[in-house]
Amino acid sequence: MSEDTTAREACDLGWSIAMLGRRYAAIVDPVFETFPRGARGYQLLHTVIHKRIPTQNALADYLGIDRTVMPYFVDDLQSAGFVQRQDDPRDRRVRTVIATPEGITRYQELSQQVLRAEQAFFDGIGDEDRAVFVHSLSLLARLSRDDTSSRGR
Amino acid sequence: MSEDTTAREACDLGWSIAMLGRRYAAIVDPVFETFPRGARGYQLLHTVIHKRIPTQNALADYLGIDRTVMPYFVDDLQSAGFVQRQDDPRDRRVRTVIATPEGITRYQELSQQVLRAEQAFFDGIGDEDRAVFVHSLSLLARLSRDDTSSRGR
DNA sequence: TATTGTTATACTCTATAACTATA
DNA sequence: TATAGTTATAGAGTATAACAATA
Repeated sequence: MSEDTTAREACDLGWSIAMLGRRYAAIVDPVFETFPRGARGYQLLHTVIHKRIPTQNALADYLGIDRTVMPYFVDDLQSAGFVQRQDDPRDRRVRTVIATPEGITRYQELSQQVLRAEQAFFDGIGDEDRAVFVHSLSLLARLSRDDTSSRGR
Repeated sequence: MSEDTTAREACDLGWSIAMLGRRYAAIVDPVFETFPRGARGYQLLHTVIHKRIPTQNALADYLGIDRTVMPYFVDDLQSAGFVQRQDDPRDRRVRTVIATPEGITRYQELSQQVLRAEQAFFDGIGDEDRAVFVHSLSLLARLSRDDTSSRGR
């Protein structure tokens, strides 16, 4: 086996990952055109609906955005009527972000459009390859939580 | 986990892709700490070594960076002695970016470190799943070219 | 007129520092 | 002292507009 081939694959992986993200955004982002904070705002709404993450800091960590920009996201989604802050009686510093019924309805509409857009995104590879890809992708993405904390250097 | 997953998977895919990119950057980017323009600069060097892309505009398009920032990339890599601009006698507007011997040497050093870092990135999934994943990833990433530009290859 | 390369400018997104109120 | 939330500011990265040289 030649070293040249392996070395070539090294950077193509970085390029492929960057391209994948750009292509996904190019196809799916139009769905979020009228939604506050675009794709990130939608992901925030998705998260507060499906996961139970009590604090805004933990939410920011999960979504990979800085703690200091989280208030702006919550403000915008709250102004639009999709989420609201809920005081935690057990810890009065905490304001848990929860979705409003309006937010849930809007989310359900958007998620349908996202699904359609994602079918276009996967147009070009077979259903079986797609399933295997999504499985490995999900696995590799979820590793990051364990990685960033323990496997630093 | 198998019932109501259609709507849920919709956003998790976007989250997973974003997370994948962040995790890859977190693990691999330290390699490029001392390299001009970091990972993007390395990808530029990789591209001019392995592909023959004549114009800086086409290079910018391939790397997914704006054409107006390309001169800064080339300037920095040229100052470091890794690339140089080569006049094209057939079209005197064009200055093709080519790697210097110094640049090729530096690239070979870096690509070895990238390979090691990428092994850590894939630590957690099997070799077979990795191969399938990289294949589909590469395929999906390359689709974008056919999408944005009308000509197929 | 269109394109290549380039520069200057403006804009967006993100990170840094500091403050408050709670624990 | 440490943490949750917030705000203001500075920085990095990106896009917009315009230019000279060439096709």
